[in-house]
Parts: sequence; structure tokens; C-alpha cells
Amino acid sequence: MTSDPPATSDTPACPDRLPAAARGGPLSHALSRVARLHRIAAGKLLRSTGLYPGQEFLMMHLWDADAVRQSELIKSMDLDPSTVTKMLQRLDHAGYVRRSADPQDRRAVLVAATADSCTLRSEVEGAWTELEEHTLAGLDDTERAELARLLAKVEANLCTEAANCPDRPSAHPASVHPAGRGGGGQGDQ
Amino acid sequence: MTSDPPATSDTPACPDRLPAAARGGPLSHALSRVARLHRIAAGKLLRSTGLYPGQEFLMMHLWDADAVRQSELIKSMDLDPSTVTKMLQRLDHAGYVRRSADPQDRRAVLVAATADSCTLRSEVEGAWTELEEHTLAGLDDTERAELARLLAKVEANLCTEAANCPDRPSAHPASVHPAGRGGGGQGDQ
DNA sequence: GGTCGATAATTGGCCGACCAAGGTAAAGTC
DNA sequence: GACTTTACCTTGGTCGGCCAATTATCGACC
Repeated sequence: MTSDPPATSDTPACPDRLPAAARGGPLSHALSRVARLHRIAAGKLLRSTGLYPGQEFLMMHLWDADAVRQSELIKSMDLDPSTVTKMLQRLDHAGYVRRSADPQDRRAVLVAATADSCTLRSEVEGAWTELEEHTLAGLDDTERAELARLLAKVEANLCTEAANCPDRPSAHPASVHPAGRGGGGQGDQ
Repeated sequence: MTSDPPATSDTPACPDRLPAAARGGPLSHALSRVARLHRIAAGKLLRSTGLYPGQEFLMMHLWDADAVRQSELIKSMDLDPSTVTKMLQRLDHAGYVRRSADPQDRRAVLVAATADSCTLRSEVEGAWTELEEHTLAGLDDTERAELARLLAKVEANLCTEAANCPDRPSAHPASVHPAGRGGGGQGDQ
């Protein structure tokens, strides 16, 4: 323990090279915080349905159609395949979803919502509209539209770099440091 | 896409009780998507530093002071204690952070950034400003301000319900179904 | 003094999400 | 036909993040 200075604060461990003004994007911060709060709120609302945030999204895709190819699901939700696989395993086990092999293409999997899951539908949709309402309370239509517009713009910006966006070319060579931390740092414990 | 149906699509598994217009908040959707992309972008930029998204946040808190009580950290980042504990274990093991018992209060833990971590500081801060720039590319000052304003408003909205917000009393009785899914669905697998 | 409630951390379990490999089946090529 | 891509999913690992339950310690109260 450092024998130490009783104290907290001050005595910064490292000198700051950048001017304080340049430090940290307040907007990025805000975005992260809002997103987190939003997720928590969603979780709370979804709780009574037995779904976890993220799953309702998947279910919504399923409720619209009868059976969906998993690859289709992955594409339309734009998630990692492994994420979807695991999610589906859980939902399957919970009885909300059924998977079956596609006779047309034997490596593909067809996914469908079960009848059981239907009882959730209205609840989930209600939760979402409530969430939306709660999120945007106090914003008039103009503000909502503006927020949507700005968010869309930001999304487009971020998409250009992200690997997988609808309609983004990006053979983008740069910026991808190939390696980085392979076996490095905090691997185990 | 969408055209295919040999068997897919149509025949919705459950009838939709809500009018399509009411369904799903487009803004909530957008927010989630943007947040996710933002996180991915952050991850990419942070990658070369060996940090994972979320950790840089913690480190920034540490770089500003010499030693911080863990509880202080938890409060100021507004995260779950267990989250911070695990994060710190990893960062400790990676050598970026050092924990020591607080002599004043033997149940408390003091956390400090190591000298090693200092080499990351400028890199991390650079990454953040780059991220900010990338995120907001194409938005003029007015738009940025507006976005910040709207985000703040949304944050305030979401805070009222979330348990833990700075300066929020919120003994908010309503809407919090106390229990929910205890033994429910997808527990095991 | 001793008891009881609040506080500080930790552990364990769970989920979403990622990446990196791997295995299998379908297209495309020769 | 056989061979080589490519697409589709799984598994295994890691992280951030949450909740629930536990263990120490501190404080306050009696």
C-alpha cells in the first residue's frame, strides 16, 4: 500500500499532454451514457416479459414472418453470427423459438417464433412504445425529427468505417491495425 | 432480398394486435444502432492501445487523480460495483492499475493508475478526439450543439426512471413491476 | 460494552456482443 | 468428374454490463 499520502485526488499520476479543451468528446460520452440508460430502461420494461434487451429485437423480426433463414436474420439485424446463434439457443430453450433445418439448403437453419411467443408480442410492443414515449418525453415533433435526422447522420458516419453496413463500399484499407493485443494483456485471471 | 420465398415470409406466426404505425419506436432503434456502431468504432480505435471500450473511461478517471477510492469511481462512472471490480481486476492484471487497501477505512480500496498506463494516455485521448471527429463529421456547430442538447434531454428523461442518476431523487413509485421473471425462461442450457 | 443497520467489495451467474477458428454443405471452376 | 472457393452455422474464448447474495468493516444507537 504505498505508505502514502492519505489523500485522494491531486498529484496526477501522469502529466496531461493535451490541452484540457481537446480532451474527450463530450458528445461521445453523452452518447454512451444515453445508450446505456436506454438499454437499462428497455431491460426494465422487458423484464416482465422474460426477455432480455436485444432479444425483443430478434423476436420482432420473427413475428413478421413465418420462418426466416438464420442468415437472413443475421443480415437484417446486422449482428455477429455467433451472437445470433447463442441468442437463438437461449430463446429456443426458453420455448420462444424453434429451429429446423432447411430442406432446400442443408447447411441453413430456419427459425420461427413459437405459438407461445405470441403471448409476448403485444406486451413487447407495448413496452417499446412506452420506452419510446419515455425516452422522448418533453420533445416536440420538431425536436424528435431533428434528433432522428442527426442520429441518422451520425450513423452514416460511423458506418463508413464499420465493416458491415448496408450500402457501404469501404474496401477501406487504412486504420485497421491488424494485430494489436493478440495474447497480450488481460487475458486471464 | 426479401423476394425469395420458397417458404419464408408471410403467414405471420401471430396476428399483430397493434396498428403498424404504433409499432416500435424508430428513434429507439436508431439510438441502439448508433450506440452499437459507436462502440465498435471506439473498440477499433482503442484496439492498438490494448484497452477495451469502457476501460478507457475508467482510466480517464484515474489519470486525473492520484488515488481514487473505488466507491468514488463507481459513483462517478455510475456503474454497477461488480462491473468495476471485474474491470479493475483485469486492468490490474494487465498492469495498468494498482489497488491497495485504504488505511483509513479497511473495507475500502484505493485505485491508482500505474506509470505504465501513462504511455496510453495520450493515445487514448487521441483516439477519443478522433472518434468524436469521426462521429460528428459533417455536422456543423449548430447541429452538434443541438444534438448535445437533445441527448441531454433524453438522458434526463431516462434518468428519472433509472435508479441511479446523479441528482435524481426519483422515488418514483410507478411502473416498476417489482418482480418479474424470477425463475423464468432461459436460465440454463 | 454490545447490537444493528448502512457501506465497501467480492464472487458467481447470466446475457449481449465481439473475434477467431473450425466443420459442413453448397456453388463455381477446370 | 474432382477441386477449390464461398456461404452457413457452431464452438470457445473474452469483455462490458447487470442482478443477487456474501463477507468485512464502519458507525450509530442503546
